[in-house]
Amino acid sequence: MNETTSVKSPYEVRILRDIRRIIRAVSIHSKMLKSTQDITTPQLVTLVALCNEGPMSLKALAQAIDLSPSTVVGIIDRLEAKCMVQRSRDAGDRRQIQISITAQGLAFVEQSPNPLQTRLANELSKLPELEQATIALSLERLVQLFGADRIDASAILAIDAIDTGVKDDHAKSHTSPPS
Amino acid sequence: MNETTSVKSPYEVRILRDIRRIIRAVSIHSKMLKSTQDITTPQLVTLVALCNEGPMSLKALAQAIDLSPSTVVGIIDRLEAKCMVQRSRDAGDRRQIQISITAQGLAFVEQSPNPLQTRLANELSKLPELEQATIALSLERLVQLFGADRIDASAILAIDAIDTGVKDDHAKSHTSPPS
DNA sequence: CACAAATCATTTGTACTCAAACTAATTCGT
DNA sequence: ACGAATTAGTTTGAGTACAAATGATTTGTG
Repeated sequence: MNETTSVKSPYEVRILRDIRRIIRAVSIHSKMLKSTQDITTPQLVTLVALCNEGPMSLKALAQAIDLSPSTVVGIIDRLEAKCMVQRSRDAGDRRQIQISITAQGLAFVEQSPNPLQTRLANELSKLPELEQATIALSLERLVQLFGADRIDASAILAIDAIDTGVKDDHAKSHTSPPS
Repeated sequence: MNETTSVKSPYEVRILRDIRRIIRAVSIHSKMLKSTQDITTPQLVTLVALCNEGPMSLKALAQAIDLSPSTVVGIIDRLEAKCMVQRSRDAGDRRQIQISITAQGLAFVEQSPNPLQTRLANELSKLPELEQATIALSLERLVQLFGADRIDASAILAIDAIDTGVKDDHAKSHTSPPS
């Protein structure tokens, strides 16, 4: 219709608009997931993290999936109501809650194709490898720009430990060092 | 299940994680903005759109800022409470309401440095022009990839719109604790 | 040992986001 | 002209997200 989007805009305007669109698309994905499988993206991300990393405390889980603890409480509440995860107090330190995936949750993750990731991987695989890398690097550059002044180094390092895909379990344990 | 994630090509995992991080960074920015200027990013985006495009209907506004109408209602409610925008019924078609920015809102936008955009623009300008373009194109490619899903989503949702609709009348107040 | 400080999970409060249901006003069909 | 589809805005309900305050529990210090 009009050329609002085709006008040469400053890059920052385009980028901000794109980010809003991506956020919206992810949200729509989440809704789709919910309507087809009765689960949302953050919930599935949480399940997958528990499946890959094993039981852990809420704080560790929050760091693993890069959300704040108060957000994760609600996600765990809903997953627990669906009998996909389980809370249990740590015997040693009774402040901590160990969150573990149930057999039911495990079965769900293993048989579920994780549509978002599958679809994204599918679409991505059609692009040249170089372009895939370019997209990833661009996003990471953007994260850098956004987070330059506020996200502290420890958070970034914690994320990076997960990032490498290497399961650095010993390094990850810096979240609850045995003093 | 131990090394399932470490073997896989990590691009889609990296990208999904980056998107979550960007969402979080934007959210953190929004919180910063709120604490320093008592306004949030979506509210500011709305004000800027009204400032640039002039008064318009809610639906047009929702399309302009790429959000759903029901989301925009709440944003306008809060901006109106702050006397930054104004609702007025269209004389010709009384279904529509014209949303216009007030003098107060205009003053706010003009004197406000818009930290998010300024900062992003500032950081972006330090990068080579080519890299700026690369980032914008990468995001737009990603929007495209997600957009392919959106078609699927709407189809599925259209079918599902018949709704299994179990509308359990949960407590109206979300603040009801299970004691 | 007792009291303070730190830590962990949760609750509270606000805001954002969407779909679906609802209300009001317009337009179209017969 | 009167009711049916359509359109615009709002409301409702569920989920996500965060900071700040709160409640338990552990640890550190005198």
